[in-house]
Amino acid sequence: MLGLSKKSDYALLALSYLATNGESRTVRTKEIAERFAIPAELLAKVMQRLAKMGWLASSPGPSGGYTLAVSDTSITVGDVVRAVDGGSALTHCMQSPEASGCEQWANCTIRGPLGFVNERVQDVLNHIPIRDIRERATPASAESELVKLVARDHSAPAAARRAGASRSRNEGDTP
Amino acid sequence: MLGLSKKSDYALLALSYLATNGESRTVRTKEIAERFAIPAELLAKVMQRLAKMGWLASSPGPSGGYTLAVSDTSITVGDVVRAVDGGSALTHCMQSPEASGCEQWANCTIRGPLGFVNERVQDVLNHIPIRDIRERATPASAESELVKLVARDHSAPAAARRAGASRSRNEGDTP
DNA sequence: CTAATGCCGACCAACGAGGTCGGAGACCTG
DNA sequence: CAGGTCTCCGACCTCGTTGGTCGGCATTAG
Repeated sequence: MLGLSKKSDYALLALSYLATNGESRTVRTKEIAERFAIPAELLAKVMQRLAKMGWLASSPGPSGGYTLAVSDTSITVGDVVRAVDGGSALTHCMQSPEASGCEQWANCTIRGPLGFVNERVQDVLNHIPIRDIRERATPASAESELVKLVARDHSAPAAARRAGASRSRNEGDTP
Repeated sequence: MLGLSKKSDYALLALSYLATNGESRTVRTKEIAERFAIPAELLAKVMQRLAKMGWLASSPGPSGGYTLAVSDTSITVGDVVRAVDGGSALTHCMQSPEASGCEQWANCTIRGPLGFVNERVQDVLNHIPIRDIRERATPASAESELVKLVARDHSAPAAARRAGASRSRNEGDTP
């Protein structure tokens, strides 16, 4: 349902927490887990993967824990989702075209276009570093600007026509 | 895993097919199913939902089928995903904050920022009408412009620093 | 009337997500 | 120096959602 998993959620949480509190101090998984009231074991697993990616430095034993090993500007939301969730493509075809044995490859007329949509989403995710996550920025001005841009780029009249499209956020979809 | 479901996939397929081939002709579900080699029953279910949304006009009986009831510019990818998949929020908190009983509401420091990321993705999806899906447009110019915009809006140096972020599309993620 | 189509609900199977368990190494304490 | 404890680490398991299927009913063209 086009939502990022809890693992990615936790990863972003932990990363932002480390970026804020763990500048040079080692932070235990338990600390983060208790701070956000999330299952420690699951978060531990997420931390392991983040460490394996080289983004976290781990030190075992008491007074051990994790430290942010890289700059908070060098990892993006897209990177995290891709690492923790294992791929972040919209469709299955786009991750491994031949591996998944997509029969419709020849028939699929929207493969290219949907891939285009995919790239859009990926780009958005790939250009939001975790620093922005912790900085809690929600500038309305930038948002409206992006809307304009996205609408304009290759289908200005179409998007302009519908105008009030985003209103259908939460209608009647939970039976 | 931040991927749209097959149902959404099929919905987009059918919609684009109807927009192209079914201008005023009624198209049977079977025809689309065979065309794209997808399970007819599942697609039928999807079609029903699309019809119930008022986007498709259905006519029963022999020589019956579906017709696109609205302009191909008045429905966006976001609309379809939301209708077929049932909600398209990135996190569970964002769909029904109090319903899902999110304990971390007070603790969650990234709720706002992640919501911001969520809105970004939603905006992208909400401003790509199905017409663009069928037109298979992949203008590189527009893309680069969007990248600039997304990067610039509130964290120019951060995004500028990493620059080559999108290279990590398909690395080593399928063990 | 018959056949073909959409319509609707219930049902089942499988994959993946979410969560849990026991181990191995490292630090601290006595 | 030795034991205990705390940490990371990897494998394991359960459960829910998703994808997919089946049957029966209403409707309409031929």
